[in-house]
Amino acid sequence: MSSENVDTRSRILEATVRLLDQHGGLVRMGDIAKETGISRQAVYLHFTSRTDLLVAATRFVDEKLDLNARLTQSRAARSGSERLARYIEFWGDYIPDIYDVAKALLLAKDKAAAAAWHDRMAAMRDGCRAAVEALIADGDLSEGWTAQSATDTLWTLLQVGNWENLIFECGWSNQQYIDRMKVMAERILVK
Amino acid sequence: MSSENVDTRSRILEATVRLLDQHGGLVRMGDIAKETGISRQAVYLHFTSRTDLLVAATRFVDEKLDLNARLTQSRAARSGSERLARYIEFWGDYIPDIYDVAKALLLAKDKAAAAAWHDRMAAMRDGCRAAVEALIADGDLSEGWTAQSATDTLWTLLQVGNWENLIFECGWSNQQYIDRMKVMAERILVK
DNA sequence: TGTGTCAATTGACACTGTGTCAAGTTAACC
DNA sequence: GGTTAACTTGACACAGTGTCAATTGACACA
Repeated sequence: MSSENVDTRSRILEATVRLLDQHGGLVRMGDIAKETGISRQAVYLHFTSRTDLLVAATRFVDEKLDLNARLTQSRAARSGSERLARYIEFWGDYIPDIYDVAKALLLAKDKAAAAAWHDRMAAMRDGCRAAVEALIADGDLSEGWTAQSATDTLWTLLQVGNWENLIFECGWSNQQYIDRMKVMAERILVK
Repeated sequence: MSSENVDTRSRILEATVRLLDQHGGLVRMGDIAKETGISRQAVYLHFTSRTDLLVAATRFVDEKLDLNARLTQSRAARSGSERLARYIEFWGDYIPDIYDVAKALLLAKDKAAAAAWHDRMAAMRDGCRAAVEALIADGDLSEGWTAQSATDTLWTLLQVGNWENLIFECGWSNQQYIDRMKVMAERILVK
C-alpha cells in the first residue's frame, strides 16, 4: 500500500524542515536520512534529487501555513493604502516561517532550484501588483510611477534578502521590519 | 625574481575577471588556469584557495576603478540631500563594474568568502552612515528615524540583491535604477 | 502455505570539484 | 656548472550527489 509510502515521505519532509530550521542551508542528504531514521538511499525512493526534496519541503511548509486564510485581510481591504499595509503585514509574518527552508532552496544553485525560487517570487509579485492596482483604483499612486515600475519597486523592497539584512545584520525585530516597511512603501508609493 | 611571479599573478587575476564577466559565478580553478595559460596547480602557487583568488580579484577590480576619485562628488556635497543623491549615483555606477566578481564571491559559500563580503558591505554602510549624518546635520532627516535605523534602511535599499532584481528581473536600465533609487531614498529619509 | 509485490537496506561505484603532494622540468642568474 | 624559483605533470584524498544491483522483510492475496 502507498499509505506507508506517504507516511515515510512526510517523515522525510518533517525531518528536512526540522534540520533546516536548526542548521540552515548546510544539510546533506545523509543528515536528512539519519534524522528520518532511514537509509540515505531510501530518501531517493521518494525524491529524485536534493532540489526536488527542498522544493517539496517549501510546499509542505506552505500547506501547513494556510496562506489563503492569511491573505484574506489584505484581499478584504477597502482602500489601496490599506491593502498595501495588510499585504506587507502578511508578508512580514510569512517570511520567518519559511525563511530557513527557502534559504536552503536559494543556496542550492542548480537550475531546478532557481526555477522553483523564481516561481515563488512570481507569486509574491502578483500580490504586489494587486496592491499597486488597488492604489491606482483609488487614484493614490504617487507621481512618477507606472503600475509596472511601482510593482517592481514594492516587489524588490519585499525581497527576502532585505528582510535577512534588516533582521540579522541590523538587528531589527520582525515587528520593526513590518512597521518600517509599511512606512517606506507608503512614502514611496502613496500620494 | 619575483617580477615574473607578480606578472603571472596579475595574469591570473585578469583571466579570472574575464571569465567571471563572461560566465558569472560558475568558474572553476581549472578554467582559470586554462584561460591564464598555466597549469591548475600553478594557480595554487599564487592563491591559497579559490576564495582567496576571488577576494583578490575584487580588490584587483577595485584598484582599477579608483574609488576615491569616484567618491569625491559625494564627499564634496554641500547639503545632506545632495550627499545622499551623489552617493547613490556613485554606488549605482559602481555596482555594474564589480557585479560579476562580487557575485562569484557571494556564491562561494565558505566562511572566508562570507567574511570578505561582509567587509565590503560594512564599507558601503559607512558611506550610508555619512550621508545620513549629513542629513541630520541639516535637520533634514524625516520623522521616525534614528541615525542608526535610517542607515540600516539606506544600506539595505542599496544591497546588491536589489540592484540585481531591478536590473535583471524587472529590466530596469542602470540609469532608471539610479534615478528611482534616489527618489525612494529621498522620499523615505528626507523631510 | 506459498507467491508476488513493494518499501527499504547494504554496499559499491561514478562523477565533479577542491585542495595537496612529490618528482621532474625549464630558464635565469651567478 | 650549479643553484634557485617558477612551473609542470600526474597521482591522490576528500566531500557530497546520485546510480545500481542484490538482498531482506512484511504484508496481501489465493
